Amino acid sequence: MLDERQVGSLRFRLDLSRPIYEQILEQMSSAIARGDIPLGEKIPSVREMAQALRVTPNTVMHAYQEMEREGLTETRRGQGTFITTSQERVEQFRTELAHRVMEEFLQKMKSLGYSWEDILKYLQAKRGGDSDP
Amino acid sequence: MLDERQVGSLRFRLDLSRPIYEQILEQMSSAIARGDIPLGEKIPSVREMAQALRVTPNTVMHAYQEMEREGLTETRRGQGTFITTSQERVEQFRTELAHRVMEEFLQKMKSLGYSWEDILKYLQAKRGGDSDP
DNA sequence: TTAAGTGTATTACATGTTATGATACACTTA
DNA sequence: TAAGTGTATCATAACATGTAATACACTTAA
Repeated sequence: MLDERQVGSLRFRLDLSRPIYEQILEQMSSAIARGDIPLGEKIPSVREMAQALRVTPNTVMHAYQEMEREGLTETRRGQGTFITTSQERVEQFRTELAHRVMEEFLQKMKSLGYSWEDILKYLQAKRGGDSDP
Repeated sequence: MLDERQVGSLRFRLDLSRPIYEQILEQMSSAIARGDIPLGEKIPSVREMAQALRVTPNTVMHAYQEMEREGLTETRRGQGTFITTSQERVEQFRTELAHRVMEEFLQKMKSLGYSWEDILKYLQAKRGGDSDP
């Protein structure tokens, strides 16, 4: 249950500071959102994933069920769990999540007394030292 | 324990989704960071705050102790809890926190596949519709 | 000296979330 | 039929959080 575990083409970084199912959910959702997993692709079964991550199947199922609730996956009893084939849904999810992240960020900065000017200045200054993939 | 409670000049918004002591800590820390509470000021006693927020003194003390660990307050046994008189410490705290918030934000956006261009574009577009305090 | 108001510590208890482990059932495919 | 799927349930444990009550040490002011 330490740092990194590889499952197929997916790499997971798990720690004990937060719920495991939440970390699985986030990291798989992000992978789907940024297009790292092809649409319609079958993902590892609950048991397989559980064994690879050294967790209980229940924990993996918890994450899988959340993904299905989000419309990111389709589960077929007896067959497995598959990434949705709806490109539109994935893009919508990505946009909504980005929007939420953005709002949360701005709210926190404003609560610390930073203005729009400050935030943009800070970001552009920071960009100078970083790479731009 | 619902939404808003006023304590002196401070306004608190508490909900049950997250630890109460954490919300008290965050909201007081932000108030200090943005200069809403004068340096050296005495803040409400543990019991007073507990009564006002309808929480147990233990919960308030938990938050107060965290603030002292951060160097934001000084507690004097028998007298009360006071905001630090060190302007430098407050500014340092504000900067460090902003830096952490910024890094977390960028990491999340990058994990969703957004580039620097995207992020800056998104922010500047959003700024158009908002006010700039 | 006394009383009231501080921060602090301890103990016990209740609750909810998280995770595990085991088992069982329903469905699909080969 | 057998193996591999998702799914459900139950018991258990661990942990964080919050409440409640009590006690102690210190400071200040009456």
